[in-house]
Amino acid sequence: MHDPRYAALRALLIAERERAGLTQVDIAGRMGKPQSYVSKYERGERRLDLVEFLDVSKALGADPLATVKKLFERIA
Amino acid sequence: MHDPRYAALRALLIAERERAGLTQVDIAGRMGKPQSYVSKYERGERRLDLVEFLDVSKALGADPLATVKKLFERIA
DNA sequence: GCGGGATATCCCATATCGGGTTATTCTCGA
DNA sequence: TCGAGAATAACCCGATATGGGATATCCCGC
Repeated sequence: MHDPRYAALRALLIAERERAGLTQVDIAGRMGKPQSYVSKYERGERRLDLVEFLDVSKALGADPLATVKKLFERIA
Repeated sequence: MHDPRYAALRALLIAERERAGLTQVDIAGRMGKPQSYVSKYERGERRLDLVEFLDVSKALGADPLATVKKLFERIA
């Protein structure tokens, strides 16, 4: 988890949320999760598996595949 | 974890490995992990986050993005 | 400063992980 | 059909991570 690639992933998720003009509470609400859930994965206190990542991307209003592509281009 | 999408993910990873003609021991070796690691994620006893998925895809000799695309087409 | 909204922290019972070891199951040649 | 190996599953169990409600902080505009 101290693998620098996780930092890139978090940065991307945070950037996507801000670009969408949404708060952690907004995203949490859309996913039926507490705000601490969003806070945690954005700060790397918790990981997201592939399925969760898909759900988060959707909640962010982003294109999941395009988001993954962006990430892989940065860390692959 | 009883979300059916996880089953689709596992099926895909197993199919990719078999298509590549590799064993769990082969993949585990390439990743510097024990065979039980591969056995676990293939049976859903353990989840893979995005970074781990990337590493697994590479070990499988598959194109990570293409693999994600295939998965999202099936479960998104 | 003050009121709120936004985000970070806490707590802690429960669930998951790591990985070496062992048990099962599968494959196939003789 | 039998047995040797290969391949995969299951086990153990201490170490870590997770869930989420509650609370504390931080950050602004006014």
